[in-house]
Amino acid sequence: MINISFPDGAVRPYDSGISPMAIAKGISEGLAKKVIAASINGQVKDASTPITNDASLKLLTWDDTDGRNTFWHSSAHLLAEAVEATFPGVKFWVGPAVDRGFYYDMDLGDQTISESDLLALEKKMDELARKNSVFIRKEISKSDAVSYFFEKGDEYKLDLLKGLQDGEITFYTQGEFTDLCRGPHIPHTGLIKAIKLTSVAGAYWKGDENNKQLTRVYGITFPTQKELDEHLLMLEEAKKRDHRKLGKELGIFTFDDDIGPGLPLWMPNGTIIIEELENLAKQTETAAGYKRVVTPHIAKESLYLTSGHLPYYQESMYPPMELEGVKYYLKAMNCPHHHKIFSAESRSYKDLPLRLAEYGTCYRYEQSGELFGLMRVRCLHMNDAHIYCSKDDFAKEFRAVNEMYIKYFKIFGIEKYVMRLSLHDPAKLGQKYIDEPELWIETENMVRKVLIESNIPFVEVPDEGAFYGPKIDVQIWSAIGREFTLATNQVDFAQGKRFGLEYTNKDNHAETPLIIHRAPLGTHERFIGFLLEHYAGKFPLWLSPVQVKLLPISDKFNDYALSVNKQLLEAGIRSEVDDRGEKIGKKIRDTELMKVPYMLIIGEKEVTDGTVSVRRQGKGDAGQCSVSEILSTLTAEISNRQSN
RNA sequence: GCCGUUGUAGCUCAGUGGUAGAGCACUUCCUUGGUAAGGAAGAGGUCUGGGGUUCAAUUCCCCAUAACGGCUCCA
Repeated sequence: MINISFPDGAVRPYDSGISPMAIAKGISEGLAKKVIAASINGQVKDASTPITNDASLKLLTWDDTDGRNTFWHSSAHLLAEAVEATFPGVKFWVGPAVDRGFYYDMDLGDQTISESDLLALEKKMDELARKNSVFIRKEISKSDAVSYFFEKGDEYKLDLLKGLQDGEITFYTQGEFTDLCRGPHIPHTGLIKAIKLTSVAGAYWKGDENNKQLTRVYGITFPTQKELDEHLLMLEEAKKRDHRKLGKELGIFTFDDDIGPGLPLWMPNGTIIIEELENLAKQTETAAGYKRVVTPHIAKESLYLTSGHLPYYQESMYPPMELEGVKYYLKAMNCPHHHKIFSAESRSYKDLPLRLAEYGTCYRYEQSGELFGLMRVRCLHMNDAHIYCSKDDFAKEFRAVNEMYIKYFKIFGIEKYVMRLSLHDPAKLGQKYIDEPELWIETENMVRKVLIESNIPFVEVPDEGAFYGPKIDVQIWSAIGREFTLATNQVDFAQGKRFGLEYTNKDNHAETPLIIHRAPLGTHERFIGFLLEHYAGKFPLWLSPVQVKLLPISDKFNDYALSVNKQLLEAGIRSEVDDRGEKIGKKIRDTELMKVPYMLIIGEKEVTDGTVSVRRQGKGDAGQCSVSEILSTLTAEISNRQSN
């Protein structure tokens, strides 16, 4: 007999060799039907695994992340089975579960799968699933495994086998399909009730762009059709929030073939948002002791040789223009320009920390395939600043910057983000990273300490640092689930030296300052793209391009509406009159769709009483009030930068 | 940059080997209407660009370009 302990703390005796599935059946048939896999002593295993020692057991169902991942991984095998039946001779690489679903990478030789084939594959998968094929696990010797795939002519699996030891190799077979796989898998294919193949794409073998490109088919599956329908509905909803769609509908930005890819045109409504964000930044930075500067969009090659950017990042810069034998580059970053402002005057420790801020315009030649709405562009406006400080001041300055981040995130109600401490990889010193091993360790420790002391949750990732130092990136997700760095806060112990930046310390010696690069609001492009999705286009009043729309019931009341409008405009409120010859229902509908926060309706009653009728976007009629009342409501809400 | 898909009116999209259509938006007129779409008329397109096949190409083929879905990249 062995003792099995359950998540609720219960411990029960069972015969040695019993499987989690058998245990589930002992509890209830209903549970057994739902069991996908089992976590035995914290390890995810097949539900059929015999347990021979005392163990802790958690039966995994669709409701567990590990359960879902197993379900999707098995679905990838089912996809492979369907593909093999449809495209003979196909060779498979790997087919893991991902955040939402799964994929399988394959080499189809001369054949291609197009999106129109996906429906047929779905049908085939469905047909195979309904056979309730059991996933059979088999331990196999390395030599047998090699000869199996050698005969099949599958060099990809042979490559996988190279990295595996005898004794740890297992095959899984369901129906006609056998795969090299460590598992675990769901009990049988019949659990997969709803299947959707979402897309087909190219993917480099082993993620290396020098390797052959394989075909990747993405899909998602569910235990019930209802859940698939809900998932598809959710995707539809996400699409409505997509900043590319909203940006067009709300007149925020546009792209034009004659301007160029990745070069957004900011329309009047978008420009208002830009200006409001800049006002916020200026106000916040001035209060925090920053000084504003302005620098040109281009600079000579020599500047980027000094900074060290050119050898590292030339490919990401627009090619130079040559004038009188001198090469000029469009700036891809503002830091070298700011360093030159630092060095333009002699500096004393009394001048530090010196904080230079600029909403700098940068141009980056991003790869064409990477451009993505406003989130990844080639012309960007960075909420940039560089803080030059002594080592002693570093922690205080770095903490103040982090506090500014948090303050901003509170204003915008940003809750879903991850702070990522990006470190260097010692193996890449001198290539990807400045070759200063001790300084790396020292500054990384300084940053980590600040984060811990400020109680900011963060994750550490190796090999993500800037070439001049470690950084903190704030990661966010777009409506369609793509991850982006929204903002960044970087330490730089290299450029000060490269630019020969110096200040005179108390002992009358020259010292090189540490530099903090920071951009809490990221770039206008990415930040506004993010805000569009974050607010689903319903900006808070202070950011709304149009804050108030006056809606006269008929043109008889246009004059009164215009006079109210004048008062609002004079109070600095962005207000417009809808004087079209439309009915009030139509005017309200159009204004609602444009997501204008306040509608003021004006008819006979209002003109007589000298009032307006207030309607808040999405909330309906809020009753009558006087013009002075609504004025003070609006101005208060705007100046507080109140969120909705 | 690579693989795949797509490109028709300002927007969303039908459609066809014989030079094009809907809804919304726009203009004008009628309607003067009280909290999410009143009615009528009109204007608007080198069917992304360039080549090819064909008596004839928006439609079929090739190239370019842009967007989209991924991969790779991301100071």
